[in-house]
Amino acid sequence: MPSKRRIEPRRRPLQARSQATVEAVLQATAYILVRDGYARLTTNRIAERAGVNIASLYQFFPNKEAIVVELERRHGERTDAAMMAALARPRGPDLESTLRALVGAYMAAQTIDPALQRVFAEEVPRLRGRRSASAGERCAVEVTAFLAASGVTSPRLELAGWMLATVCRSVVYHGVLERSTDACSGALVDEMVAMLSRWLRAAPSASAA
Amino acid sequence: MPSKRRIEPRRRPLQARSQATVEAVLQATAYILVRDGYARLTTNRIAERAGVNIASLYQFFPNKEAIVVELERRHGERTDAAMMAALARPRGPDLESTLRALVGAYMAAQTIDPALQRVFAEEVPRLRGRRSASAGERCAVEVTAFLAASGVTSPRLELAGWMLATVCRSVVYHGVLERSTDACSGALVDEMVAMLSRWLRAAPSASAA
DNA sequence: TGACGATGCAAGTGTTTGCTTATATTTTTA
DNA sequence: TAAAAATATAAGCAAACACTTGCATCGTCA
Repeated sequence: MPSKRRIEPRRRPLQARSQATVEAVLQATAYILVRDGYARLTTNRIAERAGVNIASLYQFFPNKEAIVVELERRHGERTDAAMMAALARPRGPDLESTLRALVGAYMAAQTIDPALQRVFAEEVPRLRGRRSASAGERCAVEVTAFLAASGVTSPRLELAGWMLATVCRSVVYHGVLERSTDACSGALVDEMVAMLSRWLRAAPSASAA
Repeated sequence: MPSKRRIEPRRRPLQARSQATVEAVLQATAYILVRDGYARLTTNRIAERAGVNIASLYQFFPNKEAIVVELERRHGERTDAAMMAALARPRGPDLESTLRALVGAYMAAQTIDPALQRVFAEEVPRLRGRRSASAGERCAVEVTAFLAASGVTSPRLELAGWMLATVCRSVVYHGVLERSTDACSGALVDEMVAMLSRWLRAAPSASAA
């Protein structure tokens, strides 16, 4: 039963020919995932769409799962880079500027390929256990540290940090897919920053009432 | 190819015997979904786990999809009822009480069967197009109306309403699964209410800066 | 009680799918 | 340039899968 063990390629593409094959396979996989969903993704269809023979595909990927894992890895690389770039831009030292940079970073990452992102988030079963900590989670930790350093203290600071990351990720994710107008116009980011800064301005956890 | 068309049972369970069969099938489906995930859900395994013959299963469900749809329908009924009950409890007329009731309603719904809820949200492919509008979305609309009636006005009121619903759903959903301690202690609800009420207290959309 | 519809079941069927084998062709290397 | 390594491909295998057939048994009601 445990036939799906390895993820490493059984052969590394050395020549340009085989590199083109690998690229074609990954591109075809993304195409089918976005258009038809994970349930309709088969290795035979991938090979057909990519214009390569099914056996060639299995020269470079040990099994179907490995193809999706590699595609997800590359997608993660791109979104991480987008987040880092957005966070690296110069900005003011105040809370609101920091929050705007944070939300903007999530937005930049989410805007790269929303359709593919949606497939990974909603359809593709969890592969290889949980996914590695993404840039989003890492920078939420950073922002929590920033909050603490800003004099914002609370017994629930850690919970507030988790909520901050969750709200950013969820709202931006759904916003790009369901409220594209607001996402493009900047209204979504503005409203997010307004909400988060009002929440965190005083202290993140004076609690209710 | 379009073999998966009907959802209605091909025969209605009339005797107690067959009703027990249907219940066993649904219960087994939930069990397998939670334990092994949608990818490992097969009709043969359902029948085996339910202790009924595979042909008996197909007497009352036209196909595999119909079983999952029915299970999801029942789960939706339960969560909707939990939300409605939570919202029907008497409460103060102010914004914070309203928000607390709203967040509490999402929490009540999410607490019913978080594991099954997670499977439906993350693993089960979208069945029969989009899901019917849940109680969550309906009551977010209500709350938006409440905001408007409370004198809170904004050109972005509709966006704020969408954000309100999205934040509630996402944070409660992930919170129950990943922060069960905070969810049980009430800290999660408190922090949510603090965030939302500070955001909405003045006006939902003075925007940032 | 007996006839008939409702239900249960053993044993399949045809198809899809992930993946392999055996062989041919191209590119690199010595 | 010839051997060796890398890459491509046609054809197909075994397993898993959703679903069916044909018949036996049970429950109900005349």
